[in-house]
Amino acid sequence: MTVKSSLRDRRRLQTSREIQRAALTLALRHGHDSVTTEAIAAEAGISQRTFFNYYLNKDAAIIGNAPSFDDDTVARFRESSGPLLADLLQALRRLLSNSDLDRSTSQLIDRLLVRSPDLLPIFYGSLKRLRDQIADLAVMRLGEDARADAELLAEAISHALADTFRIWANDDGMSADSIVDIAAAKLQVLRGLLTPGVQPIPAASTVRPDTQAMTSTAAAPIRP
Amino acid sequence: MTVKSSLRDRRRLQTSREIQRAALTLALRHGHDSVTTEAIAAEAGISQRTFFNYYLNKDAAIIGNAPSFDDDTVARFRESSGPLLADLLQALRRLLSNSDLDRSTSQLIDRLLVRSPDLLPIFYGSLKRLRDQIADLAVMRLGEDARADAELLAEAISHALADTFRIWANDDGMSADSIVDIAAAKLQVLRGLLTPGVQPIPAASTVRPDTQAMTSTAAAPIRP
DNA sequence: GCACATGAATGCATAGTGTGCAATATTTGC
DNA sequence: GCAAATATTGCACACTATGCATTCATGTGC
Repeated sequence: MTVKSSLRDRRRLQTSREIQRAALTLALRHGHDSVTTEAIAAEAGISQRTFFNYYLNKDAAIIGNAPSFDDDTVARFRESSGPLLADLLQALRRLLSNSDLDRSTSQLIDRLLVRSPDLLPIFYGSLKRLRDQIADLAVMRLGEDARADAELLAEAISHALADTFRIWANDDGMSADSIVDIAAAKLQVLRGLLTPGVQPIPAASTVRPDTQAMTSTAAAPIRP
Repeated sequence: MTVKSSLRDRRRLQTSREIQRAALTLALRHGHDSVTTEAIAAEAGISQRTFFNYYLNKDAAIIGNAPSFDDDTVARFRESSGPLLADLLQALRRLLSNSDLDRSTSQLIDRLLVRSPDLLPIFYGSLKRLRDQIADLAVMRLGEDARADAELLAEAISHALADTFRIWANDDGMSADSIVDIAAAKLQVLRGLLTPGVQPIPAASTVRPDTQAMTSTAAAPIRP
């Protein structure tokens, strides 16, 4: 149960990646709708039946398996007493450093998302598992009564993370470590947008404010 | 193009609702997975082929068609110069007052979501159209460069709205007008959770802060 | 009224999805 | 090596979803 077999598991991981690669290349070449599970299986060198042993459906094969928190990370979070958001982000940092991200595969995913925007909901939806885990962590702090709030927070965090993931996939100079930081910055932009009374039309001069200023950093000043 | 036919359109709307009702009752009675499109069609008194003329798939029939902004509302938003969030909420208020919500159907949806939580992603996903429209409105203010931020904001707003919608469905005393207000309050809770350094461990006494205080209202005080 | 265009409902055929089951092959623990 | 556990595969089958042709209802112009 702890350190399970080896050859078997390595094989399993490898074929699951081969299937994903086959699904991605075929979808990019012929369009997502025109690719059948049979074609993916053939490309990956397995039977169609085996395809469904690895992935529940075609979309899951394209997106691949999102990572999830390990028990150690959860334990650390539980014991920490820092600010909620900071602790959540720290847990995500650990998550990302554990999972070895494959930039080339991520690039393929990103390109496919550009080509077939109908897949975007599926892409964000693929983070359901991670989103639920984040919500569970938040509930530990906020209490079960606040589950709806925790889920809303988790949704925002995972969305920001997914966006940043796509940026990372296309920026070779960007380290995986910085993914969480950029996502955190995006969340601060969101916080600014949620601040009531913001977007002040400057009394001074031009009507159109510098849009960059809205997005580049956290929030406009708050009127108490 | 303005006030189109009548008998035809009323019929169309009616059968589309009959189909939804059939889908919901059958799913609640026998479980979502056990219900076939053929059974839904039979229950609604139409052929299976006609079912697919009304809804793209089984899930769409269950959730029904989400409302979307009319041109007038969009125009008003464009001309307004208030704070972004306030204007978006105002547009949503108009949206909800135009669309006649059916509480009994909403109740069925909510009960089904409790019984089959696997439908939750589909439920939130069904707001894609509305979410995209909200994002488009936000982009008008923030500029095309900030589309990602606008979409993140739109996601949060539509999520909060969907949650509130479920509350409204189960609270006969709650008016449809207040949906947007409650959702706005939820967004302020989110803003509080996104505020860095929050969840202050009170220097005074016990380690465990009152969790209610975190969720009941907007945000903890901010340290500038 | 009547003829015609338009849109809706249906049956049929068909491609593709996804699952259960049983047979077979492979890996692992011993 | 050998037996147990696990993976792969083929096959059958139920269901989803779409295209196409036909029939029927509805709305429109004259």
